[in-house]
Amino acid sequence: MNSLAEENYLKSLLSLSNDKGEVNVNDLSKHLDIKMPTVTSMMKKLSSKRLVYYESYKPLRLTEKGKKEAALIVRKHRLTEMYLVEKMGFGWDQVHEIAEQIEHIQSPEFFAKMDELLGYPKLDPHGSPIPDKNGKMIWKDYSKLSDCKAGDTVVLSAVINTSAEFLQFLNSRELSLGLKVAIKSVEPFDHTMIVSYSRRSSETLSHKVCERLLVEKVVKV
Amino acid sequence: MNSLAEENYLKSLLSLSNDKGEVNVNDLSKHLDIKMPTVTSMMKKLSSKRLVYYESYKPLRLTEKGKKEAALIVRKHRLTEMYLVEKMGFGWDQVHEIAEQIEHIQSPEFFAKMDELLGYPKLDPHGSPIPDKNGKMIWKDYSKLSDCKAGDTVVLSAVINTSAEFLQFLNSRELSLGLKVAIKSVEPFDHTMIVSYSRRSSETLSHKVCERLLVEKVVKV
DNA sequence: TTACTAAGTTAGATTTGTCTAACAAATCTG
DNA sequence: CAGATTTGTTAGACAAATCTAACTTAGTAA
Repeated sequence: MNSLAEENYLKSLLSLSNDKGEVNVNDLSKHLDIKMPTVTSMMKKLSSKRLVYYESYKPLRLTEKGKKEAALIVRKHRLTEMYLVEKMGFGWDQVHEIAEQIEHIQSPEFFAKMDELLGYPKLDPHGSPIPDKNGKMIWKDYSKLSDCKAGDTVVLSAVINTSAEFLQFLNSRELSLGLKVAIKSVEPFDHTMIVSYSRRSSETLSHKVCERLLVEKVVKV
Repeated sequence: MNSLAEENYLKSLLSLSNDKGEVNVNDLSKHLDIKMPTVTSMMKKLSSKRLVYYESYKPLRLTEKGKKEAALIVRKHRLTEMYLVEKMGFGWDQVHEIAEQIEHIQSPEFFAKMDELLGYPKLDPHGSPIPDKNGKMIWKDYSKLSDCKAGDTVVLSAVINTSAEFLQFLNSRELSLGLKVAIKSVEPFDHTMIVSYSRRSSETLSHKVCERLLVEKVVKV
């Protein structure tokens, strides 16, 4: 069994992996707020447990085993978030911190029960896919809102950042998943977007916000 | 904030306290399955945090602060057990291990929500009182079934041991809380009891079992 | 291409919570 | 009450996870 610290490294490695599955020690160090030498020594440990491929001065990569174990922790995290929102009445901006702790609970029965009570959900409250019991996770091919252009109409499908501040900002603008959003214009200078949705005919969203919103483009008929 | 290890010591100290509030290092050591020298050193640490009164070679005692912090962990444990049984459909024999982990979650909102969804319960699924938010816990004055005599009729009100084996034994005999039980006879040699309840007219319960069952005596009218 | 900077590693210290071995105090028992 | 047993403490070691300081390698830029 992996320690709590090991689980956190695995989870960060998974979430920081680029398209090649590579992660830098420095990025991992910053993400976990743990100094680089500590990260290096933990990587040697995880390497000896066959969870990470580690070679001096080369980028880190999770092994298949490492990927699976990391995805199963993410599964517990996202099932918990869904449970907290759907069954306990928490807001989507309140669940991350709690799930961050509950994801480390060792009890297959507990998470199986959540899964069952939720009706085997595929997505968490932030639109992220819940990995299956084998650690398989499939992201739909969403676009970033920031990559869309004026005139596009899109459906808000997932958020990349799950911090309370960001989600509370979305709440304050009545932005929620499933919402149809029309892009009225894009400011060339700073990529700020003017969009309309629901009864709001002209909302301004900064590039930083748009980069964190994943959308599905509405097909023109 | 107290560490996980510290929380476990506090909880054990509370549950092992005798009528004088005293606990032996040896008993604590056995209860936690941690060697005595380790316990001694942790007691010095808890003493410096004003959670325990510690003097060499004297019995241990929780301070008021220690009692309160311990009771608040017990509160989280018992609320969790109640939630698992009432809201998630677990059996009373399945919840101890899970609650043992969830009791360490740091999130007042999470436990407040459980409490609310449960309607502010006073007892857990094993009949033990749930301490209030100030750490106040009141045990009704139950008797041990083993202290009752032939001819008594009692209501099964709480179980002292919450291990899966014991509770599964009770399940196998259809013994559950609230059940009215009549004591037919008590074997003088080993204090084995012959009791009747429900449709079972003659069940034999060992002294060891009877010692772990708390009952309310039915007043004769 | 050399020198600077950023990234990564090594070495060694620290904290927490654990252990064993040896010693000391308290308690039981004949 | 004196020896034996049990209980408790001291001393010192160890593993896990962290840190800082110093060094090395890789990448960048003049």
